[in-house]
Amino acid sequence: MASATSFPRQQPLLQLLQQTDGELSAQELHQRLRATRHSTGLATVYRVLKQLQQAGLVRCRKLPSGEAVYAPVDRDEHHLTCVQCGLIQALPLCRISSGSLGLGAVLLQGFRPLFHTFEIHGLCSRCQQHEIAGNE
Amino acid sequence: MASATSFPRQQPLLQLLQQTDGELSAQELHQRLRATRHSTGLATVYRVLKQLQQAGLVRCRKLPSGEAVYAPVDRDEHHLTCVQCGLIQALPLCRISSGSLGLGAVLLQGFRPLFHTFEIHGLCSRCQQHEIAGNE
DNA sequence: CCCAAGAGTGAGAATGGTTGTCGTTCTAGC
DNA sequence: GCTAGAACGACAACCATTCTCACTCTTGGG
Repeated sequence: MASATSFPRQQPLLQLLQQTDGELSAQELHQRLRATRHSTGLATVYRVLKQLQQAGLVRCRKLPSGEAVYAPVDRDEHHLTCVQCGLIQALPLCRISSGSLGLGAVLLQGFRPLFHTFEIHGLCSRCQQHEIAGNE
Repeated sequence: MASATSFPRQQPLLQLLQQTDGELSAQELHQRLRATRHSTGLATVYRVLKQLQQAGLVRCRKLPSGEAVYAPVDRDEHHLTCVQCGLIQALPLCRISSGSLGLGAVLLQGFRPLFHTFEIHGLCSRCQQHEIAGNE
């Protein structure tokens, strides 16, 4: 029978994420695994990412472009995203814990949190300047 | 020349969002506008949504399914999302202000925030039960 | 050792939200 | 009315993701 250890693709993929600075999309993971001896089909990359996410090992967020990027859960990094040009800046110093938000068991109602995403959307300084220039 | 008021589609779309409880996807907005006298092409719905977002009037977030949903910026609602079944519960009581997170001008570095998204991903109570049942 | 059953996998097709294209319509200024 | 430029709509194109299905690999029993 298939036990919890019968997913031989999980380990290499997780390691790759841990070794990489920043977030990787499924497509990028697929490309990079290809270059190693752990080459994996794209469908399986998506399958394994879902498993890892449900296991609470990997976090995921959607870029405005529509693609999803993944990182280990313990990396608690958030971002500024420009709604005009799509520029993304990291907010490395910002840490939120579910506890600090006053989210007690009452509010969560049986929901077991695995990870959170926090993103600020706005205009980067460059786009603000263009905006001013455009209006004059 | 085109002034700021030369976007006659903005007003009906914004009103529709304000009148609606919850978030609407671009496709839903397109459908609903169709039923009114403000029928609008799908491409224009997307164009106007981008304008409203850049103007700081509308917020946007991506569902795990990949579709984007929109709401007025002043509606500061956040969500619990189940990574297994996709169930979404609102967290109506949770309010975050950029100020309360200690995000001063230093961290923002010229970035002008328009809105933020905060989502908690995890397992809903039903999927937790299924998980336990499945492992035995 | 061989066989059968079930899970895992990969290649490619299918899906579907979003964006791009391009000809048409509308508006403002003359 | 006429023209230029912006806005618009229908439809095609795009692309990340999911689905399908045949194949392989592992495991356990005979």
